[in-house]
This record gives sequence, structure tokens and C-alpha cells, in this order.
Amino acid sequence: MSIQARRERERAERERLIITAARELAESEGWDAVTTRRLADEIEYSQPVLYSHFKGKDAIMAAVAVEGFADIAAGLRAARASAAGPRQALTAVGTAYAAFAEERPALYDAMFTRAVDLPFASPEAPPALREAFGELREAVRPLARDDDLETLTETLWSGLHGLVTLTRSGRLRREAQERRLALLLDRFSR
Amino acid sequence: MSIQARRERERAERERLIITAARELAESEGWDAVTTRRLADEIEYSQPVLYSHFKGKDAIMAAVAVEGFADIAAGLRAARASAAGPRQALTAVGTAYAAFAEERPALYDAMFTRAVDLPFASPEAPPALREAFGELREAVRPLARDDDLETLTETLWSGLHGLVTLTRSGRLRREAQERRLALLLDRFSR
DNA sequence: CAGGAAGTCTAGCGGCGCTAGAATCGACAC
DNA sequence: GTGTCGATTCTAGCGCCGCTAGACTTCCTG
Repeated sequence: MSIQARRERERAERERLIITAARELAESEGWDAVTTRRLADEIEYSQPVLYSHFKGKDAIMAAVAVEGFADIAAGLRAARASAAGPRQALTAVGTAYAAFAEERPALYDAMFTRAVDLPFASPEAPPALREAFGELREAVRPLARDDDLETLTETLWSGLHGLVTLTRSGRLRREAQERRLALLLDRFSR
Repeated sequence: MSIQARRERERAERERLIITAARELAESEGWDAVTTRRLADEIEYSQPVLYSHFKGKDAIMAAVAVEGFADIAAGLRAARASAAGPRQALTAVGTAYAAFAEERPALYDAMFTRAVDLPFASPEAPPALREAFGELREAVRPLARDDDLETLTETLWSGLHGLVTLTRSGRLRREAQERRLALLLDRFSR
């Protein structure tokens, strides 16, 4: 049984190696540079090995995205925890969200604009994703008044997502991003 | 001089043919189906002809996007014109925006999530795009109060864009889209 | 130490965006 | 009418992509 255990352990390590290599390559050169050949080279195995771990390139991106959900959840939790009051919490969480998107654009893309074969608005969604959304929801809760909390949170999320994607693709004036963020959060704080 | 005129006319017609074929193919089968080979087949010319009109596939998508700007601008203008008061105008314009994205997803993608080699937030942006944004701005103007109009409009746009993209990629509960839209517009109407 | 399953690799398929150079077309001079 | 020559269009192919069949190697097991 021990031999099989070692094999499974090594296999799991290699799977992490693949995910890490994909994430690093995407973050340093963009997702277009993440090809199966390049990735195989990076992990020092041949291409077909990738397919023994993942169904295809999309599944690798999805795995990277799941890692990202944990990262952003941690960031949002820290931001909310360090805030003094409800309005400060919303500001902190919104700012942290925008900062995450700004600092880790490739990861953000995998999570929110590319990989689509992941369940989202459902109980089967990755726990880390549910937790990240939960942080947003808890930040919104004290300011929700009589609006439906879930819907209001989704709407705020949309606003944040729109801000970061349109800005990063050069469709909005970058220099006004802070003011837009402040404006958006203000509209959800009353 | 007349022969050359005819040639230029025919050339312009063929260029329109390419753009139309690309748009129709994208709308019916998605942008992944729009390959240069398929497009060449569709217009009954060989592949290199495409490159005598456009620098590459991205430029074709950009041309399709520019057509889309005119479409959405017309839609937003009609919506705003038919509204009774300022708040109704904002609702009408926001609803028209979401409807456009819903009904013409491929076109919307080309305009707002894919082709990036177009100038946006600048005087060199395509006139139709500036007009579309202008419609949003005029709908926002009466409700702007002391906020900077341009920035507020960009923020509303972000909200709309986030709503439609997250919903269409399955990241938000589709059945709550109307309520989210109402909520967003409400937050910009006070 | 032989047999065989598990694991990995080599090689290749069909398709992509794009382009060099051959072939064809068509307006003009004679 | 016909030959010339520039403009136009096509054929063919490059290097890359995601993905996979089947050969080969490795290593546990009896």
C-alpha cells in the first residue's frame, strides 16, 4: 500500500507543479503564452502528461482560477477584518478587490473572464469562490436596508468587475479609476 | 479616372462584404468559428484577399465592433428619446444597453471585451462609440448632482458592463438579472 | 528473474493566423 | 486585334496550436 501511496503523492505534487507553472507563466507572459507545449517544457514532462491530469487546457486554467479564488478570498477577508465600521469595511473590500485585479491580471482573467466550465452561482461552486463572494456579502449586509442582500451583492460585484475589466482593457481613463471606485462604493453606502 | 473609381467602389463593397460575413458568422456560431479560412470561403475569395483589406483578424473584429457602436448608439438614442422624464430616461437607456448585450452577444464581445486595438477614452475614438457613450452621459446628466459627470457615467457604464458579462458567462443567477439592473439604476437615480 | 501492468514518450493529425512567390487578369499602346 | 506589363488574386506552405494513438520504457509482482 505504501508504494501506491508514494505514487499518488508524487502525482499530486506534479499536478500542483502544473498548476503553479501555468499560473506563473500566465502572470509573467499572459495566457496566450501558456501553450501545452510550453507548459510541458516548463514542468519537464511531455505534453500527454498534462492530459493525464487535466481534461484539456481549459481545465488547467480552471484549476488556476480555483487557486485564485482562495487568494482573493483571503485578501477580502483581511480587508474587511481591518476596517472600523460598515462603510469603511465596504470601502476596504472594494479597494482590495480592485487591487487584486490590478496586481494579478492574468489570475483575475482566469477567474472571471475566461474559464467558464466552473460552477458559479450554485452550491457546487468552489468553496473558496463562495467564501470570496461571502466576504463581499458581509460587507454589503449592514448597508442593504430593504434590498435583497444576495442581489445587491451581485450588483456591487458587477460594478467592481466592470470597473476593473473596462479599465484594464483601456476603455476607461485609468487616472480616474480611484474616483470611479469611490463613486461606486458611495452609491452602495447609503 | 472612371475605371479606377469603379475599382475603388468594388473594393469598398468587398470590404463591407468581409465585415458583414464576419459579423454574421460570429453572431450565428461565435467568434471561435470566425477563422480566416472560413471567412475567405464565405466571401468566395482566397485567404490573402482578407489581408489586403485588413492587417489581420483582430482588425476585422475591430471593424465589426465599429459597426456595433453605431447600432448600440441608435438603440440608446431611441430609448432615451422615448422616455418621459430623467429617471425614466436612465431606466430606458440602461435597459436598452442590457438588451443589446443580451440579443447580440458576439457583437457586444467584439466591442467591449475583445478587440483592443481601438482607441476608446480619447478624442480619436470612433464617432459612433463616442455617441453611444454620449447617450449614457446625457441620461446620467440630470441625476449627477455634484458628482463629475464623465466619471459618474463611466461608473454606470462599468456597472452595466459587469452585469451583462458576468451574467452571460454564467457567473450570476440569470433569473435575478432584472432585479440587479433595477437596483443598479436605482442607485444612480438619487 | 520473467511477465505484465502502469506510466511516459515519440510522432503525427487537423486546424490556426499569416505570407512569399507563382499565376492570372485586364487596361492600354501600337 | 494583339502584345505588354502592372495590378490583382491564388496556390502552397511556414510555424504554431490543442490534442491523441500507439510504441516504448519502467518497475512491481509472482
